[in-house]
Amino acid sequence: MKEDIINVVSQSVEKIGKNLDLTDLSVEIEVGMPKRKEFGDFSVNTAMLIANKIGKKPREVAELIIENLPQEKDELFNKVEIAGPGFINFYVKEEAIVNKLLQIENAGEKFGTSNLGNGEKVLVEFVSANPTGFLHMGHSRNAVVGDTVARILSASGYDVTKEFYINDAGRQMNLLGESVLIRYKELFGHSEELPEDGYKGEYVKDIASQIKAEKGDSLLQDSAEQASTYCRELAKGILLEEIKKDLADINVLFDEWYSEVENIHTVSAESEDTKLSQIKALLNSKGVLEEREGALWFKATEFGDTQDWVLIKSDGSPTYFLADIAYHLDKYERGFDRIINVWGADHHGHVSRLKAALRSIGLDDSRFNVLLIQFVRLMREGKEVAMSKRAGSYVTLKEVAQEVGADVMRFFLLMRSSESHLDFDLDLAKKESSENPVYYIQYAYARIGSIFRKAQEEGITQSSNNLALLKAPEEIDLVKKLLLFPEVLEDSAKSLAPHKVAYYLQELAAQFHVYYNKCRVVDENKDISSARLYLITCAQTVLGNGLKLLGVSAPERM
RNA sequence: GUCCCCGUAGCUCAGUAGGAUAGAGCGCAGGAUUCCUAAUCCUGAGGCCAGAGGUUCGAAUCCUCUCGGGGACACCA
Repeated sequence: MKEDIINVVSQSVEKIGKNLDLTDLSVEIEVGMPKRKEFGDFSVNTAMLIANKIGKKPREVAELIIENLPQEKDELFNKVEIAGPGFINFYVKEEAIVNKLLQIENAGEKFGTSNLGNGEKVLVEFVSANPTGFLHMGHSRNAVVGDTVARILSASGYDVTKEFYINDAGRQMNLLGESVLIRYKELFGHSEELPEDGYKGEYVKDIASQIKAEKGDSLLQDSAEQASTYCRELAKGILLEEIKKDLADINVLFDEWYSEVENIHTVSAESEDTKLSQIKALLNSKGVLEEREGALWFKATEFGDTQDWVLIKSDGSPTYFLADIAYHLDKYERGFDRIINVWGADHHGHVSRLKAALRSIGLDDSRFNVLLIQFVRLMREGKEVAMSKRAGSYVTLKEVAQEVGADVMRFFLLMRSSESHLDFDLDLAKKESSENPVYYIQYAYARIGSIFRKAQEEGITQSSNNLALLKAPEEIDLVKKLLLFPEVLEDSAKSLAPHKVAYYLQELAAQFHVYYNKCRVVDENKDISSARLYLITCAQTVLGNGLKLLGVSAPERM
């Protein structure tokens, strides 16, 4: 629809330019959709933008533009008029709008998709929790947003890979191993205090019990290091499986599980050096390292960051930042055109240092984007659900998913802009009523299914032969809303903002419900009925496509 | 102290590469069903877009400052 407006207006402007002998009249035609019906279906502010160049008042320029519109305007518009300071408002013919339904029907599941990404390879890395415990609510927002961004980019013509970076190296993992070992020893009556920042959750005891069941007391004979390593590796395997399962239960699936230990800290087949020592050498060759106080520093300040950072600690062990640089170099080397990381907002300070590091080794950091996700507060009965990570008592992803279901879980985590804090209202999430926006949308989809079943009983089938009969304001509004979907999807892809799709679906569902209450689809007049069935087929297609993008199911009946 | 996010209706939030009289859901007060699912719809009340300056034809949106809420500023991850 908008393309039609752009098309006729630019033709007009071009003609004016020619007539007045103005060469640089080129201007981007911005098509707006007025909020108020009196201002028509579409409006254009072009006259105000080029008034200066022409040397006339905006309203006079608008007059000129209208005079020079091409002939086809008569087929498209009921009227075109000037308003306000110089807007041109277009009132589109109902028939021209309704005929666009054919595009939706033809495209079907593809309606809304685009080639915005032009096949570019994108890596979306998200969740990337270290496997030392279960995923909690914070992870769940990261998971759902990351997954949905990936779906939206796929639908927009990008070649997307979803990756989970398994943070399985370093101190945290060793602590996990030690914690499990202590619980294991407890089972044999050896009492020992957990370290200060050890893992206190019940699952640590469960894993210890499992080891006892499998290995008996044999670990007690091993050296502390051997035993702890065994515990660590076993716990890692178990927890990773739990993480995968929890994510799969909310429809989050990954293409790659990238282990830090295996890929960054281990010598690979094609090289005799680890990626970790390679990156160190590379940074060194760029002259961006410096030894100070027994540690090795990256001079990030030379690349615009506010401070320098340690890469190798004075005890000789690498920081995770060094591994992170190696990991991100690897992302570039794997040939991704765009690299998107989804991080919790508490990591925002790491963005500038990683970008600095990428620049220091000659990589284009504009291809690297970090999506920062703000925190989730779980609310029950109007109060925040207390979480204490220290005591090991936090609400897990699994608990909430089981309580409210995957559909509600996903939608609630998607319905706010990622950069806003999100209150997750458990009471609302469990309500099976109109208050719950998930059901509101799904109900619209199911209602359409119900109409089809009725139509089948009556022996009426849809047809595009009588679309001109669709002229009630409610149905025109519905069509217009449907036609907006590709634009919403594109906008959402450009801004990496899934909530825009969620909002759109609520508006679309609302428009459908209005229509349903106003216009009877299965009616005596078979011609109208067939046209209306055609319309609601399109509505169901768009609702379905949108829900699929969000990873939410679309039920045939409720 | 430096940096990031936020401040819009009673509540939760959209709207921010500047557009016309600022939106939705919930909550509140009323109303609609002999007919495709009332998990729906309709009507109404409710606003100094935190505040103050600035930029211009035009600002919730851009710039500066102030105030308030959250977060980050490790030889942790």
